Amino acid sequence: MKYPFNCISTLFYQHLTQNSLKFGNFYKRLHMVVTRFAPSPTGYLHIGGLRTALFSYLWAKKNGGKFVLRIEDTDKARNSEAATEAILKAFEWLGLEADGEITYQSQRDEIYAKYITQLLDEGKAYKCYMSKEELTTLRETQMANKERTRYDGRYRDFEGTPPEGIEPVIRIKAPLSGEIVVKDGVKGDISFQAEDILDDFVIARGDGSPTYNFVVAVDDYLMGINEVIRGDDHLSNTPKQIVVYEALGFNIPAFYHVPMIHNAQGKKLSKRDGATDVMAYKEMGYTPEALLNFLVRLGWSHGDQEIFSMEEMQRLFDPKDINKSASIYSTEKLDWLNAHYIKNMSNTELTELLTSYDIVLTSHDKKEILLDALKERAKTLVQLAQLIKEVITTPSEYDAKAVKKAFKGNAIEILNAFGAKVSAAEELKLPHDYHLLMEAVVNEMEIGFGKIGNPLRVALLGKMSGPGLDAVMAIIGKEETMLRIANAITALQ
RNA sequence: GGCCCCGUCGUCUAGCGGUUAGGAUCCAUGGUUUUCAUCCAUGUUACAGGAGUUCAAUUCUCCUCGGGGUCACCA
Repeated sequence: MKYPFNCISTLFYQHLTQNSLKFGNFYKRLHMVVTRFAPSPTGYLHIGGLRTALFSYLWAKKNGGKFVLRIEDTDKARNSEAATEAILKAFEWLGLEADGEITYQSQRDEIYAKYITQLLDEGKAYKCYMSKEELTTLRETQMANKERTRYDGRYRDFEGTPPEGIEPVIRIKAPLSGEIVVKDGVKGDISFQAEDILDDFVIARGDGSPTYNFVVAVDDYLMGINEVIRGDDHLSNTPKQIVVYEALGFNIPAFYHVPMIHNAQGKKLSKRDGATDVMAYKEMGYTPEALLNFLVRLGWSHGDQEIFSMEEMQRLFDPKDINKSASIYSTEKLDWLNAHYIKNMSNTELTELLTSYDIVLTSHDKKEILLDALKERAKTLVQLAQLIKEVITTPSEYDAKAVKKAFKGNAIEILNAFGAKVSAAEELKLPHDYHLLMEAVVNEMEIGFGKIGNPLRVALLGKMSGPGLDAVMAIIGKEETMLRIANAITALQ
């Protein structure tokens, strides 16, 4: 036997679908997609949470709907305001903006109380006076008998005098048999047998505070959320929530349970795995574009496409294309993506971003040449900042291996010749100007480019690798170029 | 253990009965470059296993194996 509410909601949905041709606008308004992200503020924003948030955000945007944020702060002992702020800050960094006011569950006690009273009045929930000790005993007995641990319903139809000194919990009357089908947009229809998984679970604790599976259902309904995208660790909670929806006569939303992200050991990604704090990626020099692009491709795909702008994500994302299997968290591709975005970013934007990494180029007259020369060489903004420092700082030491390789034969003589040309030149601005000087030396001394390039590189940068020398010299200017050449000749002669 | 989900290159994935099983990343090699990086080219590597269904299975069904999730007065 199918659980009746599913049938009703399905029929209702079909009815709407059929009439949508005639009443397009009416239908559209009724079906405005509302998604949500509902973290509990127990720590920073997690990479896995961010991905489901991103999916929810994209799906809402694609449909011209709303993406709302709800803070699930009902566990007073574990929550902190700092955590809420950290989550909000991460969203801000990434440019993911929630629609409307943020809902805090801690401020909604009277709403939950109202619905709990309603269920009590309707006989759909009841007070249970079982003590914690009794519960433990019951579980131990069940385990000893190799039975499933479950509440035995002893207060379900209780009418006598309740025991003294017990603050009762409120339990909901869950169906004891039958089938509950979760219609999941990612995994398909999943059916559970009530006797396998259900018992009269607690919806309000002894102190009157409501529990998770109850408030989730109440809030999702009250907030108008009709498309729930969340981690598939919630899949087994869903039947319980359906019980609440049905007891309250609420519409059941569409569910999309997204597979977990696993660590290298194949386990659910947790805070112990390191680098799961979204803001740590900012510290490490990743751009929001790269992180978001990386995450959207973890468990979701659109053909062979790898690069997605925010606009493309919003246009192309569809939860039906979410993968069914878990993916392992490996950041190899993130580096590539980040390099790609840095390479293709405007110098203005880079200048702005670099201020977070102690590089202020705003008034640097050669910042265009500098960034053009360096931005295709960095995987992260931290690296880019480091590369910039290496170019604009006069080298204080010379790499021994590089010296050995570069300063052979008449290297000093060549450097001297080049230094003289720089000194004598009047107009030196562009890389090309310096390039002509190098060319002149090469031609006059009848040597290969490497003969001048290697020692000059060591003189200018202190090592064998780096950007084009003509660009380096244009960036640091004539005086600094001559200084570095003279320094090297003195030190290495 | 019960229940539920999942199983294509190392990793992210395409595939939706007939493909030399594709792309990306990583790695390797070559080219370009005064060097390194970028860029370009080439290459190595995958359908967990076994039965069925079918003219034909990576694709459908079942079983086995493997992995994961979840079983609270936590969310």
